[in-house]
Amino acid sequence: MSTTARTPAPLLHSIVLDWYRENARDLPWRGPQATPWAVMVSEFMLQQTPVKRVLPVYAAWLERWPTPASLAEDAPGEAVRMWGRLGYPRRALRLHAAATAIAQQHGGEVPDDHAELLALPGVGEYTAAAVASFAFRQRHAVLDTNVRRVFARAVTGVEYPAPATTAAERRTAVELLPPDRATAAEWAVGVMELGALVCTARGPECGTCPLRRHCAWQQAGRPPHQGPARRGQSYEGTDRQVRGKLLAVLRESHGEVAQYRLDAVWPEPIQRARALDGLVADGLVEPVAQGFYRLPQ
DNA sequence: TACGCGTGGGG
DNA sequence: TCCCCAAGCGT
Repeated sequence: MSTTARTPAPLLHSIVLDWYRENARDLPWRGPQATPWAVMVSEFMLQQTPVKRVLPVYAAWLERWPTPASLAEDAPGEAVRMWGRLGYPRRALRLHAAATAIAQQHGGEVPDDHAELLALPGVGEYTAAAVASFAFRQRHAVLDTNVRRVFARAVTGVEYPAPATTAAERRTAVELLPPDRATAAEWAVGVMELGALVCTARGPECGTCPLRRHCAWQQAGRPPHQGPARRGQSYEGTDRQVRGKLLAVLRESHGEVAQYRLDAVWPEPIQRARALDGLVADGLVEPVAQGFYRLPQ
């Protein structure tokens, strides 16, 4: 797609790898002490939640459940409770379900096979590639929002990538993958880190970017995003907000919770009932007898 | 494919 | 203040 002369891939690799070795954050899910399970836990928590908020929950989670089997033995509701305020609590349920599948079908070991990872609950295209790459040092195109933004700018010359991952992006990611496994794995985390620290969505620090002399967006004069504004996430007054308030009450109460305590979180009864029904349908809440509810056991 | 799904921080 | 967005997934 790009028509400008591209920097040779090996040069890009050495630039990003050199930059990463100097600038990588010391995060607990990186490095040799992190087990594949620890990497998987971090990836679930980091889906749409910033690193800073993940750190304390990640530490407490692995302290309590150092293996998939240990989590699988506990109730899913305990996972939801431990998840705390990370948001999108269905991820906690899916992580518990993934741990159960690992315990029952993979001998308690996180699988190193990409297809087997992808088959686990809550593991999609990104997470499967991330775990295979970060935990097992395999060669995969790891396309998260950071990498997609770096490629959009440096390769395609636009400020932001499309809302959803495209075939063209996958092609670019595969073409730029270093040939050997170890280098590919470090490239993947390096490009991600560059997107997280320098090539950010707001206020990119192009002046200090190691790719500034190779970046198509920079060379084009950093043109602003074209086309329709990207749709924001509405929240105020949505079912999502009501679900959050309901679940917060359940999380903070041990045992069963009476209906009236849930009723107190939202004045509008139709929406409140719909939100509660949704939580039950998702398996995040269990109805008990006569108007009592609890986290799933 | 577009949408629903939480929560909080930084510009 | 308000708005944008933060290592996505499942339907």
